[in-house]
Amino acid sequence: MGKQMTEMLKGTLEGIVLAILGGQPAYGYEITARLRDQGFTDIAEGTIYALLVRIEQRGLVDVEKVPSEKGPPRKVYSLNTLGSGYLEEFWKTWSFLAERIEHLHIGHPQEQGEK
Amino acid sequence: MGKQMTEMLKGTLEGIVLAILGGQPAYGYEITARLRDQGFTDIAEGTIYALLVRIEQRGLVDVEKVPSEKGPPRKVYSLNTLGSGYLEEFWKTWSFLAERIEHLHIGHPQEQGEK
DNA sequence: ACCAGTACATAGTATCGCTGAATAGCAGCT
DNA sequence: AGCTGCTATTCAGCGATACTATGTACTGGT
Repeated sequence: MGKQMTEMLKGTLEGIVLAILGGQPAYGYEITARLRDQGFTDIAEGTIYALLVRIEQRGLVDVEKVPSEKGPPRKVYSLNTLGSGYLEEFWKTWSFLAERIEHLHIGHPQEQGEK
Repeated sequence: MGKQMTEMLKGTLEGIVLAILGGQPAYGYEITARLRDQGFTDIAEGTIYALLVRIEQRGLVDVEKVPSEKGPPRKVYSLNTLGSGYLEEFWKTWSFLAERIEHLHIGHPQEQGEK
């Protein structure tokens, strides 16, 4: 992708990760891999780990260290009550924004240019 | 709104403004007012003006100074060819992201279940 | 003269995601 | 034992964006 995606991910990537953790606990490497599978091929590992540190410091997740058979111990993150509330607000914010943007999209379909 | 919205607007606000300009030319103050009408009550004027300066410097818009009866001359921005292409890419990026996020939303609404 | 409304501009701050590298454990191969 | 590759986490420095707060400039009403 490119710069547009990078900027657009600001604020939403956090929600995406929280939503994934809302489904089931996971650790950083796993989350990165899952995102890649879903098409986010350009998201750097470092980005996810930094994000996980942030949401941990804000108390949105609980952490448990689990030994791995193939490397250093995994830090397994799970969404706690505070995180669930935050995720709920994320969905509200997202819905608000998405609704208005879709409205703009339908309002003036930009299908006139050719590439 | 709050901090979530602030972060989420990064990257999307530019697309929103370009989409508005794609509908018809407009000037900064007007754009700000229209955004407020649409529910974006917390978007500061300074944010819009700074954004307009950026997209002008990138050559995405053409500018025309039009005298106003009630204040300093208006800077009317209109989307040019380059800007249209950029807007088109914005919609692609947005669609990609929105699709995946909606999938996450539908994927695990409130319950966590096994697949 | 004062103030509200219109209209634009900007310096300073905080946050976020990316780049690039370092650190560390384990397995298989030579 | 050393090398390579995969797993797994961490961190410093950078670029881009939106917000805060303020300032400038013009018009009309009181």
